[in-house]
Amino acid sequence: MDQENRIVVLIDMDCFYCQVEEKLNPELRGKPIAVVQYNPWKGGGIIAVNYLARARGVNRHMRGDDAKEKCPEIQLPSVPCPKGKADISKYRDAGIEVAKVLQKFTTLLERASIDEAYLDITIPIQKRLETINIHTLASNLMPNTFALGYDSFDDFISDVHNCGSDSIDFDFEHAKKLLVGALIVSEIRAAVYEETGYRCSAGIAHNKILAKLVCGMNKPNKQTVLPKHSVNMLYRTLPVTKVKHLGGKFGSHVCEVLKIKTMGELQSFSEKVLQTKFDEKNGAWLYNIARGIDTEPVQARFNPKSIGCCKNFKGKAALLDLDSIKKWLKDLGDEIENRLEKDAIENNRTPKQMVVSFTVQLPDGRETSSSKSYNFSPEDELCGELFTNKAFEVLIDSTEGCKPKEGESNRKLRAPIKFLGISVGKFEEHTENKKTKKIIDYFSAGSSSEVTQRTNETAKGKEEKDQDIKTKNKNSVDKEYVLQKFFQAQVNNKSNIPKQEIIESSNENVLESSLDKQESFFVKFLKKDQSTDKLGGKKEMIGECHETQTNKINRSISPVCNIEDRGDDSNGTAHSGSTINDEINKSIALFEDDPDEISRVSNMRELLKTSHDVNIRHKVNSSPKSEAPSRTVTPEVTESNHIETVECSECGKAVPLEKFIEHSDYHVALKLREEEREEFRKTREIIVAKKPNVDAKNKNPQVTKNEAVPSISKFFTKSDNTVPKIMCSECGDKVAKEKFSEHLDFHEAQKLSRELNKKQTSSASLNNSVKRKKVSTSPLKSIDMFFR
DNA sequence: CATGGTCGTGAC
DNA sequence: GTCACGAC
Repeated sequence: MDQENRIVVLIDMDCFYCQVEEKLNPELRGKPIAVVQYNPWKGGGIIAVNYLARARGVNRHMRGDDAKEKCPEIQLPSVPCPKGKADISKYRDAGIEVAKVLQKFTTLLERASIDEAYLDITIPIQKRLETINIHTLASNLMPNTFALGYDSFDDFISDVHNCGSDSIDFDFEHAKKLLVGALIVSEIRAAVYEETGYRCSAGIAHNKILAKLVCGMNKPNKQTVLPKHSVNMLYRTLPVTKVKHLGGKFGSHVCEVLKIKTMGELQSFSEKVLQTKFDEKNGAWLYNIARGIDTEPVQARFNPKSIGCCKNFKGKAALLDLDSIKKWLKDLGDEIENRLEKDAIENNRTPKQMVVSFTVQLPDGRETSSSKSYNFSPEDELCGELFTNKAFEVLIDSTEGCKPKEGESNRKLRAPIKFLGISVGKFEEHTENKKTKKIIDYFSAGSSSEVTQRTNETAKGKEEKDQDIKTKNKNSVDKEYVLQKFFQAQVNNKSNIPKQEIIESSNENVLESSLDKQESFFVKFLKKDQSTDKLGGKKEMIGECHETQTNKINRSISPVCNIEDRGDDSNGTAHSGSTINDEINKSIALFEDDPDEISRVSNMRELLKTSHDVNIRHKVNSSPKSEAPSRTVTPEVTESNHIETVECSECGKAVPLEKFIEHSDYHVALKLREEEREEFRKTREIIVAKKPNVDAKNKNPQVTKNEAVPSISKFFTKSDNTVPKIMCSECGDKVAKEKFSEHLDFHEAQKLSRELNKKQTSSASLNNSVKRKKVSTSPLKSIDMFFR
């Protein structure tokens, strides 16, 4: 792919943490707010500020108290801080929710942070260009869109329609793609808002650096296009330090050495000079980026490569005794463990390495950081005290000089620890033979032979596992599979049902999710006409549904997608009459959050509510993808231009056809869960007893009763913030009161799933007791060994 | 004491 | 494998 002719997008959520808080707590909407963490000292550190608060002069470098001073009516929701350490999982989950929407538009998506993602939409644009006439494109299809170097986006569209006759530098082919890109991005942002309720801004350019750069020039809830020929105009006044990678020491160094301030000035240095003054690589990079050239590809990565947590211990809070170190390593390790359990369920992977980092304050006052890695051995159980113990061991090993003296005061370190961190990485996917493949083998035994082929498995392990399968009763295998699938559906659909087919989804190289694998297995199973008691029953259920209700198939009308109207908050009039340079300078000023801009945002939500609808084109399902797995089990349905739903005989709910198998699994899972609950009653009591706060549960005596099968919609619809909520002591989420017992059920089921997952992923023999025995099989010293 | 907790990357 | 750096 020609790196210079890509269309790269950066999607950046507007003051994301604030939006998350506003979504969770409607009371906050329309008010100035800032999210703080660790509020005890000076009202806490501000880590996000919404635009109403920015308009009042609140910024991220203030403490909560300063913000109150500037803006007395400001609301300051704070990051949950259980056990003394900030927990940002709320926002992490929200970020995933958003990224899942983005992923529907292109698989070439790179999550850059909790609230940012790069998308390469070159291919989707190319496809769209084949089906549309660009002369039909007008700015009303792309509200809140700006083109750098143009007073209004209409002017840019005119240039495209007129082949840019007024500019020699005009790259017509590229501009066409930018225009279509702007259309697609506005559809993407509309989908994000529709499905999550979150607003975002976007930058659209031909590489990542520039997309990132221009994304910040019009915010919030706006998108900015950068035509190639506007790069020089932009650079003429753009401070070097605004460019990604140049915002730190290196950028300052460059400015100092070259005695320059702007990107334009950087253009006057030859590549050789730059390579001499800096190094070869950096010099070349500077030379190119000064000309708007950046070849770094958008990498297809959804999941983080590492999972870590850390904490500072500033000043007097520095850790001095081994007990406190042990405590904090345990807390950090526990959090890692929890996040890893979730990660294993969602992403089917396990880390192979742990890194323990810390900084100590030397006697001379300086601080030094160190980190040590440990590679997990296959015997290590990634739970409980493994992290704590291993991290402690590693840390003690690395602080030899700080070890306690033999004899007296042996619980004190010589040097205070100012920072502690544990992170895990080098993930490996769980091999299929551990779960899915085993089950496939089991159910398809005697037919297709290639599935039994295993390449990377020891003979011993294979025998052991085959033995497991044979000795296990079928029910339990079914349960594990269905439950697992159920949870995956829970995770994938947590708070959004796709209400529409997404236009031009460029999923020709769809990443294979584990859910997909399982579905394909399931279809395979159904096709085989095999009847075991449980799954056979399920098959009948589906068949019955189709037979008796085919005539009830609904065809939903094409839904319309609400896009923000270009009201007073839009481009056009606000900047009309300004020169191009004024426009650019104004844009640059927006990096500092222009208050004039912000003040117009105050009524944004209200205005958006009343905005008019804009039709979004829908995917015409004529692609080769029409033979999706679900299609093969529903041959009676032939038309495919619309979203088809069937009414489930179990719950009476209209379910999108493509989701129906998943939906059926859900019913089976519900039933199985009832059985599991009985089977694991004892275990659950142990687990629940461990939890400190059971107040919320006591308010709901109905925890273990689940007579009526709930509608699928209760699990999958967005949470409605207007209903009364209860704070769940398990996860800290606020849950609608009427759904609370279901929610608790979910936790119980999730625990069971985790146990099952552990049984499968650990090499230990299967044990019918769920009780997790934390007998470390590795030659790992207990922490206590370090004390006398 | 005072953005802090997370991430990714590249040099060595 | 460690470390500093950059960014959010």
